[in-house]
Amino acid sequence: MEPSISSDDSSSQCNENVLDDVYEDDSWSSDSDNCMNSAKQTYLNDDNSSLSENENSLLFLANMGYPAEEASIAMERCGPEASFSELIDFMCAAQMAREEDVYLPEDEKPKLNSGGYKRKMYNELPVRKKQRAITDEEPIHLPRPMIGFGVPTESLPAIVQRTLPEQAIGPPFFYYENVALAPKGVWDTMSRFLYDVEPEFVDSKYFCATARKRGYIHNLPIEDRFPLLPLPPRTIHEAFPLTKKWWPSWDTRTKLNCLQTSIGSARLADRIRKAMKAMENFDGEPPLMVQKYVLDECRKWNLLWVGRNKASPLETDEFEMLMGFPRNHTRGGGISRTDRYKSLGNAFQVDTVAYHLSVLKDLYPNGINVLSLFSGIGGAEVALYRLGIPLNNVVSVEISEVNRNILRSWWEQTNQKGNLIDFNDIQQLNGDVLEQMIDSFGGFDLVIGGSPCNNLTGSNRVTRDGLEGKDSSLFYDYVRIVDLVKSIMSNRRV
DNA sequence: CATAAGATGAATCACTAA
DNA sequence: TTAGTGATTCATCTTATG
Repeated sequence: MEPSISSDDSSSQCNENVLDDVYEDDSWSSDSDNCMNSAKQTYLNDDNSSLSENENSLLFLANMGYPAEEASIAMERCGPEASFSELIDFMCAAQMAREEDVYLPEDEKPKLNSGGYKRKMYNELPVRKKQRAITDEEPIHLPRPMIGFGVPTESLPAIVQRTLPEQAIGPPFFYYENVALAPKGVWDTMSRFLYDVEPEFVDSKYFCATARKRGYIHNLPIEDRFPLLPLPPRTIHEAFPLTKKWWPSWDTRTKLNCLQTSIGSARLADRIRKAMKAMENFDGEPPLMVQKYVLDECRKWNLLWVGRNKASPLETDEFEMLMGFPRNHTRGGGISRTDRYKSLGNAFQVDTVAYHLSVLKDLYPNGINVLSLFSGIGGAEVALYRLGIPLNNVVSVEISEVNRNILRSWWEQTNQKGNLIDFNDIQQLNGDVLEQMIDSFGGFDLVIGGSPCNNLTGSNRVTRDGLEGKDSSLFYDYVRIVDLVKSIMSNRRV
């Protein structure tokens, strides 16, 4: 069935040609680089000439759903040199002031009789801390080893205590997650918007057999954490014992790299098999050049040795296992195989998150109410459930229908006694809706979620636009909602 | 139309030698 | 202090296939 016409396969009998195939990519790279650069240059020039900075900012704010009038005021107040995050800062503060005003007792409200009121309110806004006044604060750096405030498998915790900024202290508890290796300044901005809490950077390789470098901003206690049991396999060989038989001695990997949203191609696996087979003629190990090529590809695509000379990408159920989800968690409900990889690649590593959330168990013996934003396939819910923390009310926001179905299905499978309410659009969660839900079951104990990383992660070649990117800017909705829940609950608590 | 496969680099950091 | 090397990375788009 395999056609022998294909130019890159036809001559693989001889060793030199195998290597030619293997390295054929290199000869093109400089050419395509030039194309990319000139194209990008043209695009940028066009962009700058057609739209002014102000118009760009206005467009951006409008796309985020802010009224044009408020955006104009923000730009006027922040000045023409204001960055996006400064503008957003201002808009958030304006919204906070508005919401707090709404929840003031009627007799304490200022009169809304004149147009002057609104302007005055903006002038009195407490603008959140300025966008770094050039090197006044050192930028956030990633810890090495990346164990955050401690992991169960390392003997000594990095930090045993911390003091949270006053503004950050709950209720509610909040827990925010995103990729650790974001563009410069992104974590500084996110930390600033989340009450200046220092992010906790953790690599999930200390919890399971695959790396996953993530940052978490949360106001949870960090004393007396405990891991989920049983501890998951923490090396490739423990997780995949059958691969040991085929594992080359020169493949020194003990951990897999980060699971992403797609897997290696079958053709790549076949190229590796042919290269390996051709090398069998040599005594002992293949040449170093071949070893390096094969090992580089294995690392890049997270391949396992599943047979003689046979390297293969991970299966969907292996994704589930490594990420800490129950077997077949994403199976059924009409989801395609491609989408299972995508959903799993975007999920929490359950053991890691559960370790952080474990401190809630003693605090809420009667269960908790959770506001779960960007829920995906329900990593937070699974973590809390496996910790044995009853889920009384879970309000989940998830845009993908198949993901909502997966969470709903898990909810039914596990015979949950509580209520699961789901939304598909985070914009639906406004002050009124949140107020109504908080009144109905007495507030949220935990607001948890990881906003879209696709504009932040290095694996995005096309739209790595940073925190202001089309999807990753939904971070500001996470902030908006935590702010809202905080202010509503503090007013209810009086 | 839905699904799957294949092709598509750069940003960032740690590290090292000059 | 600086320039170079090596390693890693919750993706997007087009095309083929049925």
